[in-house]
Amino acid sequence: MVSKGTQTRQKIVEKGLQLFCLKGYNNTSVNDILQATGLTKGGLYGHFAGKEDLWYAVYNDALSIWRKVVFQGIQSNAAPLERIQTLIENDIKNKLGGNVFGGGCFFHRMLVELSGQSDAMCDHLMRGFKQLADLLCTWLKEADQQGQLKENLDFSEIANYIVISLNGAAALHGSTRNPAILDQTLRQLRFYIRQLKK
Amino acid sequence: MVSKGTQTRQKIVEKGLQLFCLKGYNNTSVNDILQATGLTKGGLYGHFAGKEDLWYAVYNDALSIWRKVVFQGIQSNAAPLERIQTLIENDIKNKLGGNVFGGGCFFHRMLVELSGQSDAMCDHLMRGFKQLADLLCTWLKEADQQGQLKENLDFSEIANYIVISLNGAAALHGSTRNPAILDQTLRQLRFYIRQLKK
DNA sequence: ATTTATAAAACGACCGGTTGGTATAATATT
DNA sequence: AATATTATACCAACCGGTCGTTTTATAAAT
Repeated sequence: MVSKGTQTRQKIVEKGLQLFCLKGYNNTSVNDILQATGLTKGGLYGHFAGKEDLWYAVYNDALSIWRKVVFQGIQSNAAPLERIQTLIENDIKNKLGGNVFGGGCFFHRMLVELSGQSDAMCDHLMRGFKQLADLLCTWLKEADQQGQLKENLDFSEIANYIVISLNGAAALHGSTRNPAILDQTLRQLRFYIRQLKK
Repeated sequence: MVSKGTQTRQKIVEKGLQLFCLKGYNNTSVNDILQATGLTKGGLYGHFAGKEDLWYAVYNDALSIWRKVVFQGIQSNAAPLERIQTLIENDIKNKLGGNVFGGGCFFHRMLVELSGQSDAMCDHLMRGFKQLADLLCTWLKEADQQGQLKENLDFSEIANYIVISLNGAAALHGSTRNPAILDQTLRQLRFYIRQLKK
């Protein structure tokens, strides 16, 4: 049985994730979170040492949600380029478009807002993006070993560029809430990846 | 002769632009700007009605800087695709890499941070991005009329995607300050545009 | 099943400090 | 002297965070 404390802690994290995505970190006050959860100061600070501590908990929650969403329907035996396409589609359609974070991409928004404010938090965020790029890079190399790609491609660079494109889409979609941005990015990224093939 | 007041006003705008780029809008206090300019409250509020008012002045300043930087060396008689390549290179190398805004891209950073906080400011920012996309779209159509492009391309979509990529590069470069990100984006965007050709 | 003891959780007043902003006085500039 | 500009002092509101207390949940003893 799950204790009451664990439940409320989870509720705080969920509401925090929503608000951070919707309004940003600095622009979300602890009071905003209190209002959203129905708690009071003392109640919240019994679960977290501070706002920044809460942020790390929110980050972990966002990460596990992201993993669930973005690896959906990806079989390890599928063709590597197929896996990349599916991951991109999952990221764009399900993460950004699916409103899983309550609007916008938590990771992108936080990365932009917190840069120049907290190196520690930024490092935390960058580690995630690096892991994603590394994974894409591995899959690209796999596709290359199967002889599917053009000659002299820089896999690491391509992987980074995909991550960059996804971040750009997150930026513009986060502000405009225009789903066309996601469709367009997905189509153009598909086109781009097709051009890598022999 | 330029009056003293105009000079200090300009200094406030310049320092404001720097700080907003470096630390973000919410995380930059009016006191930060006072410290950077050597002024006091009264001095600043004689020139601007408030922080938001100052922001609009900073926006205009950033826009005129951006125009100067990004249209460098673009002749109207050059081939349209050539113009696009030069604009992208200017934006990436000179704007993002050239440290013109004191680190990071003002427009991108503000768009992300202010979304969900001020619709008016976001609209202001989005208008600029839309104009850029429209210009790119016009140039693409021009290239198409000259018979240089593949069939059945969606020019508006391609233009948007370029803007999206530039924003993604701004996001990751702004946090990491890694110039490799800019080089990589520039090369991949060049590759992408090359694929549009017949 | 009811009572009792203990621990977990939530409350709400309060803290020092900072926020953006204002009124007024002093000082340059013209 | 008139005006434009800057400094000083101050404001209410809000910020993140602390603290002692009260309430509520949980489990042990009856």
